[in-house]
Amino acid sequence: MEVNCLTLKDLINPRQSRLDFAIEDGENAQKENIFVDRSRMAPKTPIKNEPIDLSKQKIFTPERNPITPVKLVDRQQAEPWTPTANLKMLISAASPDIRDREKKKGLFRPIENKDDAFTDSLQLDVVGDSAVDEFEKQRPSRKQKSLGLLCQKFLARYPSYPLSTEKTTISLDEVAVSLGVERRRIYDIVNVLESLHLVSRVAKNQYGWHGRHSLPRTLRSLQRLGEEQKYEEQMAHLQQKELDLMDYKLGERKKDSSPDSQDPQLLDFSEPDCPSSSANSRKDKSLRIMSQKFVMLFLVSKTKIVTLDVAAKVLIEESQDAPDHSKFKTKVRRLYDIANVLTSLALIKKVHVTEERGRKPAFKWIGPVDFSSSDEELVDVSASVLPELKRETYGQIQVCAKQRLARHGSFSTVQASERIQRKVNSEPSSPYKEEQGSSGYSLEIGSLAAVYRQKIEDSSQRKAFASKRAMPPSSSLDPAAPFPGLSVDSEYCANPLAHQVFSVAQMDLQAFPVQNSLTGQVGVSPASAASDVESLKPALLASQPMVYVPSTSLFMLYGSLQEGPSPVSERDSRSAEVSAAKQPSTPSVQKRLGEERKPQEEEPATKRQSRDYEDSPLALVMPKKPSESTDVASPKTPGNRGSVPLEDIHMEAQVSAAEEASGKATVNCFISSEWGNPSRDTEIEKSSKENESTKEPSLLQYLYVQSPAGLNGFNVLLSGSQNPHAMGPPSGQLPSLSIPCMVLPSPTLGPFPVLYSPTMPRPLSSAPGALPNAGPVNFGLPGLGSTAHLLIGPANMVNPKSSALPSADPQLQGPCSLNLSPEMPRSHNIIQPESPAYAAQPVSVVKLKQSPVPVTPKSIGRTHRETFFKTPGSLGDPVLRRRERNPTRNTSSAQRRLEIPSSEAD
DNA sequence: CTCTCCCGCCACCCG
DNA sequence: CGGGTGGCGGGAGAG
Repeated sequence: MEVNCLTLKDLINPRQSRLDFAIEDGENAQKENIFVDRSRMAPKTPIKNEPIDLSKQKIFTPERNPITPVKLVDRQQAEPWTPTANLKMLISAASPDIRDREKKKGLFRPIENKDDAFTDSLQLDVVGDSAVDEFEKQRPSRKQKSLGLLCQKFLARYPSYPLSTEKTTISLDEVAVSLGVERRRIYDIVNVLESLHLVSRVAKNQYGWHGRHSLPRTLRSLQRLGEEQKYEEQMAHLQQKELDLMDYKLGERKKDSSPDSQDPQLLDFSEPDCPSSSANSRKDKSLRIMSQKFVMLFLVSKTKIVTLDVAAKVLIEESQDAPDHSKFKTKVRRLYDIANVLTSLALIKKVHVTEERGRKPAFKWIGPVDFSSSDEELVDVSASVLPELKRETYGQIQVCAKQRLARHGSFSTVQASERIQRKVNSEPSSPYKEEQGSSGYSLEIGSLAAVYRQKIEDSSQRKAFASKRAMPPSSSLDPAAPFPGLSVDSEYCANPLAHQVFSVAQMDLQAFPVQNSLTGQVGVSPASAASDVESLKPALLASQPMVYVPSTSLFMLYGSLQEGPSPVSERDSRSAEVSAAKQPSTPSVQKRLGEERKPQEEEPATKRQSRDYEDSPLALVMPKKPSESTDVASPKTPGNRGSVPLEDIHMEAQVSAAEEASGKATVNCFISSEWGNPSRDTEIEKSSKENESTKEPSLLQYLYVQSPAGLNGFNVLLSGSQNPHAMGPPSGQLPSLSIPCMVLPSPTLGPFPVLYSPTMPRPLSSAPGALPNAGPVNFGLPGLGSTAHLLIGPANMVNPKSSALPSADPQLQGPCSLNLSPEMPRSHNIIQPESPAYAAQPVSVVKLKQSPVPVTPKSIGRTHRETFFKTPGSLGDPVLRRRERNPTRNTSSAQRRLEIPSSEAD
């Protein structure tokens, strides 16, 4: 499955494919869809998209059309046939078929075949097999079509933190086509994003992409407004009352501030880049306003959990609409739309609040909570970066936020830190109620952030950050270095990485939420949370009792602390640093390995440069190397890779590395599946680690992968150990390090490791040597049981051929991600029945577990080192290889083409 | 059944 | 007036 998915996506659009992957993963985060999606998503998604596109474009050829689902056909239009188009068409058509077959067969190979078939005989496949079935299958899923998924894809296209100087324009048409959806859908996404100032309208059909730089500011502003409007009170009243749809009595509560109008204003002020935004348009932008209000509700809420009914009521009241059921219903629909987008942004996740009446759908805020504290710097930075921004505004905001915090009695950093530790040490599974949990959760996060922050400050890194940040991240990725510190507040810490690749990674970073999400989940839904937590623990520390792994940083800490014994003795000395480093590392990771160096230490920009691109994808992964981890940064050069395991890992993960594949060190990452089965995971991981680690058990590292926005909280801990055997010469350098990695998978992450950058290939190549170790990475999913391991090896690595062309890379990447995602679906079920959202994130991991991937467990992975990706489904390898082999031939070329057009837009 | 929420009709604007 | 926008709600997939 996975493979197919990858393939398809790849074919379609390298970038997109990448994105899709990530997105898919991310989708998990979203509701139900997420789960479902993954399983199907990978395959379907591509298909869908393409078909859709085709229809729109009309590129479709009659021949293929038959294959494709009806809809597609129907819509097909008349686009001129271009090879690319054809490829897309084929792919889309074929992919489903392939999938179906695979399913039927249950083998991965089918997938491979698919690829091949795809390339060569897509049509044949279609024709041969029950095309009909395939078609039908292909179509499916609404989930695939979900706005959340779509949004993730959309987001994947752009860097979370674009350089200030860069301005990316978004062509709605282009996006719609590339994503294979109707423009109308894009409007929904863009409107919500606009409400948060992630984009602004520039002109007809054109939006400017701002990224998340100003998000903190925007959130602060919204928070302030929400406070002004006393949303909290309103919500409280509503809740108290009963949120009956019909009861809208709130009028009272709503209170004074009713200023709907203001909301729009909010948007305006924050808009840095695009002035036009405010002007936008017409109407009200109701969706925009609703979105802002919705966000305000979260920001104002102490629990950070908002039930849809309450939100709908509040909105209705404000709008002064006559409260009627139909309206309520409509509002709820819109809220879902908004929530999907916000979920994709990893700002919220779905939870269920159990009230007297029963369970209610709700969303929990997993985004940054405490902007005020950390913001100052950020703000400044943003200001510097975005001149347009009005400092005044945020100055006020900050004040407000601070006040607000004070009011709420936010924990002091110390407290927070203490708390966190306590939790860690103590019990993860405290039975939090949703609300409680949530509140606690958020606090934790904040505390963590604070802690990190402090550390950072101590190190003075912060300043560096600030300065850097302040600086336009111009070209250098430098910021990356600083970022680590930022990690705490991660979001803001934008990575200046402008790379598209990064975009994904960045998203992940942003995933900051991931942590939150994790935690949040815990807090939020007991069941889900608990499961999650448990799963996580094992994953993180086999034996260790990790409770909540709120943030990557935490993970890092954890690792250091607990791991200390085993892995770190060496590190210990550094441990101190580690703690500090952790943060950095995490962030850095996010950013990307290379840069990683400690922010403080160095920052040789140079390093970053080369790696950045590549790393970006990797950014997701955070290795916690013992010594190295700390130092990771230092050895930035690719060549040094050895020195920098992290990078390697990243590299591998990225698959991009694949190109470089030459390297071989395979890194085995066990995905602690987390959510799924904790116990197993731990064991497995351990075992795996040991196995692999045998090399160097002492050096346990955790790779922390932040989940992409889409993933939301989904973090995967990969305990990755590098396999000696796998390791190539270069790896040799690193080899010594066995790194147990905790991967916090996020949708995006999934992809990352695998393939990261279609675009980046070269850079990678440059680093190839360094990357070598990047051999295939196995991800063992403990939860899954034996679980197949996912090898995220760079296909490249596996196959020298892979070196293959860039085209191949993209594909590879695609597959990788795909693999993950596909698996997800199944697993998700197991893992988290309750919280869809939550599940979604973790899903990928979970799936892996379950996924009956034939792939052997870790052992296999090693053996195969080749790059398999064996995701649960074990798709990877074959596919990748194929791709590599015939990259050109197949889709790769096509994909690329596609990519260019679509993604390139940037 | 309920929860989600896709889909796309069709009204609003803007140029 | 045509086209970009996007409100809106029917209706269906998923659970």
